[in-house]
Amino acid sequence: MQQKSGRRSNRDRTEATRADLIAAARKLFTEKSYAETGTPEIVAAAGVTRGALYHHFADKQALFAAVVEQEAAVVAEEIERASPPSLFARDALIAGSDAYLAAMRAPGRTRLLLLDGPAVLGRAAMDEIDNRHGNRTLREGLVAAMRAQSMVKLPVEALTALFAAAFDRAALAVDAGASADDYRAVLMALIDGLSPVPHQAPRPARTR
Amino acid sequence: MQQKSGRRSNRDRTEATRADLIAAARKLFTEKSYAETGTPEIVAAAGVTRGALYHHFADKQALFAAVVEQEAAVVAEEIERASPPSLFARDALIAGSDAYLAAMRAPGRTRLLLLDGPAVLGRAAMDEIDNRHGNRTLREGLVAAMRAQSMVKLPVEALTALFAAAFDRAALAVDAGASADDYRAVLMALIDGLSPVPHQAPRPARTR
DNA sequence: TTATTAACATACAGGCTGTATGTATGCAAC
DNA sequence: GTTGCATACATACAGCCTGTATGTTAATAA
Repeated sequence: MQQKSGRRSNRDRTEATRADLIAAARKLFTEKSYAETGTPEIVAAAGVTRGALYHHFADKQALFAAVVEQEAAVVAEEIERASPPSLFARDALIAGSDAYLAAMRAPGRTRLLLLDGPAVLGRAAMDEIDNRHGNRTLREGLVAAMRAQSMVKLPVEALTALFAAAFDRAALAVDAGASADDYRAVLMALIDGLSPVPHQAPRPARTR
Repeated sequence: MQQKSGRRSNRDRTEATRADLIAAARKLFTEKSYAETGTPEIVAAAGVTRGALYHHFADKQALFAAVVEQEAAVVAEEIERASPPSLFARDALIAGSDAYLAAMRAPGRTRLLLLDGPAVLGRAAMDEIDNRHGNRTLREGLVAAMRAQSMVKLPVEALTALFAAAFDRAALAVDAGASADDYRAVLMALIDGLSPVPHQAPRPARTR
């Protein structure tokens, strides 16, 4: 057994260093913004030098992309864990949206994923990341709802993107201090609005 | 009459220089991104020096804010010009959304207003700007629709924000090459989804 | 064992931002 | 109209940051 500073395989070293860099960067990128965080600060927090950073990542943007990727995965995981697959597509959709809003309350997460992410990496790259993680569940939920006849048929890509956009903005607003209830109510109204016949199943009287 | 290089009043000089800087910055910010555009490049394009820039603007961000402000005003103006006030709230809403999508096809506008803007100035600042220009019309349209009983009652702020978010994402997607028809169809479905179905009892909805 | 490559650390070269300083011109008071 | 101050800049400077080039040590393949 080799000690911390003993001899380690190259693969272990790489893995550990990359993880340290991503963790340090994640912390700083969520505390401050991408632009306000310098690489000297990141490597200091990670306990390495800029040489290590530029050995493992092409540039600052690539490190940022890795952080975003990881964070998106964490969010997706939190959603899947928090929202058990419901029998009714509509309920699953709502549970998922609640879970998303809850997950996005982690400090700095909205800025990282919803502001800096799109600006630094571009919408296309963010779409690609989102589709690989969180949005996948959303799209599947929407498709399921459409198949179950509980939602009118619409272009899937566009529908997913616009719902995702609404969820994102809601997360931003709630994070900024807006009423979560208000945004939740509108989101539910948007979902229910797409149900083909009048209005979905008897809604459990929300009237307190 | 004094010539271009003759003696001009200070107020005229200030006005002209500020306008030149904003125009040059707008051009570069739409061609490239905020981060990729340096102040040396901007002042060169404007025909002044960095001294002038920092005399008139606190920093690069302040100049960017001025550009965004102006561009948002232009978009709002294009919308109002293109969408005649319709008798029916729903039609006005759709006309406005079409006008918005059309206006946002101007090169670089989506990145300026929808990506760099929020990232550089923050969502709160962008909301403030939007509410002063484009979103105002949207909110009024929604309120009118709700008043006309052609839309269920929902919290106005949240409703406006989420619709704006959907429009924004649609503009981004269309600008990126997605099918405008698809996004238009979903947007219309979302709008129509909120209209209380004729033969449907008015649902108890809380206002604000 | 030796050769090669990976994993860094260190040193360096621009470029950019914001500020400090200098200068000429408009403008207001006398 | 001259004097004095403020405005509108231009120029010069300091600090930081990014990306690259180079050097060194340790792992791994031959």
